[in-house]
Amino acid sequence: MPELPEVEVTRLSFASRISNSTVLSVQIGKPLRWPLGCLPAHLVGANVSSVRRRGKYLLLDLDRGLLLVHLGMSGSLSFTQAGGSGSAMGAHDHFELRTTAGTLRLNDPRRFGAVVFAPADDAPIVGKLLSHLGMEPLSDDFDVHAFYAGLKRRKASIKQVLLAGDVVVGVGNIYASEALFHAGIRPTVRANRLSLPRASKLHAAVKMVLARAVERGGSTLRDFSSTDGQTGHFQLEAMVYGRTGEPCRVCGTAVKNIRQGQRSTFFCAKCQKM
DNA sequence: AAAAGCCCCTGGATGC
DNA sequence: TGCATCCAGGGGCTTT
Repeated sequence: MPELPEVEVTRLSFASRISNSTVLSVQIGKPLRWPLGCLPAHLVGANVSSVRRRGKYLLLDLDRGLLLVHLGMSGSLSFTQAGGSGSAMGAHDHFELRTTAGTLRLNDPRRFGAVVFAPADDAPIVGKLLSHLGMEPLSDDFDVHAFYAGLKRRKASIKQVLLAGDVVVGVGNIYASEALFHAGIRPTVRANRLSLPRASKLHAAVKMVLARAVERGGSTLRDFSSTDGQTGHFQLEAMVYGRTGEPCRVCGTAVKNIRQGQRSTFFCAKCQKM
C-alpha cells in the first residue's frame, strides 16, 4: 500500500488535529508485525505534541517517548474527531489511540504494519528501525551527488536499489516504476552503471513523482484513504504502473511487466531503452 | 558488504 | 458454487 506519498498524505490529514491532545485510552487488536513495546496502559495520560514522518514511518511525538507507526502493505489510519459516538473495533482494526482530540485507529488486514513505542528518540528500537534509512527525497538533504555516490556503490538493478530504501527512502513499488519511466531509465540497469547526468535525471524524477503524488492525495489501488476517508488519485495518471499491455502514454508501445525480486516492475521498452 | 530468496498475513481476482 | 492458484502500496532476516 502505502509508499511515501500515502504516508505523508495520511500524516497531513491528522497531524494538526491530534497535536496537543492527551491519550485517554488504548486498545489493541490482533498482533501486528512487532509488539507494541509497552503495556497499552503506559500510554494513557501521554501528551501528543506533533506527528513527523521518516521514510514510510509516522512518528508521533509523546512527552514520554515516541510512537512509531508503519502501515505495511495494507494499513490505513482513520481519525475520528472527539465528540462522535465511536464505533467498536472491526475485525481488521488492530490499534486504537483515543485522545482528547479524537480517535486514531489503524486498520490493517494483512498485519504487516506495526505500532511500536520507544521511550526516547535514541532508544535501541528506534535505531534498529530507522538508522539504516537513506535520504528523505522531499527534503533538502536529498543531494544529487550523494544520490549518485550511493548508486555507485551498488551493483543491483536500479529498481531494486530504489526499493531497498538505504540510498533514498519512501520509493515503493508504484513510484519506483513511475520515476524510472520519467527518467527514461530501464529498471534492470545496474545502479552503478548510471552516469551522473542520468542519476541526476532520476533524482529529479523521484522528487517530481513523489511530490506530484502527494498533491494528488496518493494512489488508491484498493483501499488506501487518509485519516478523513479521502482516497488518492495519482493512480489515474500513472504512466506505466499497472498498465501491462496498454499503450505507453508517450509512444504507444505496449507497457511491459517483468519480475524483479518477487515484485512486479512496469516499463516502456522504447522510452526506457537503457 | 551486498545480493538474492523467504517469509510474515488476508483477501480479491481469475481459472477450472 | 466451490476450490486452487496467483497476486498485492513492505521490509526484516537468513542464506549465499
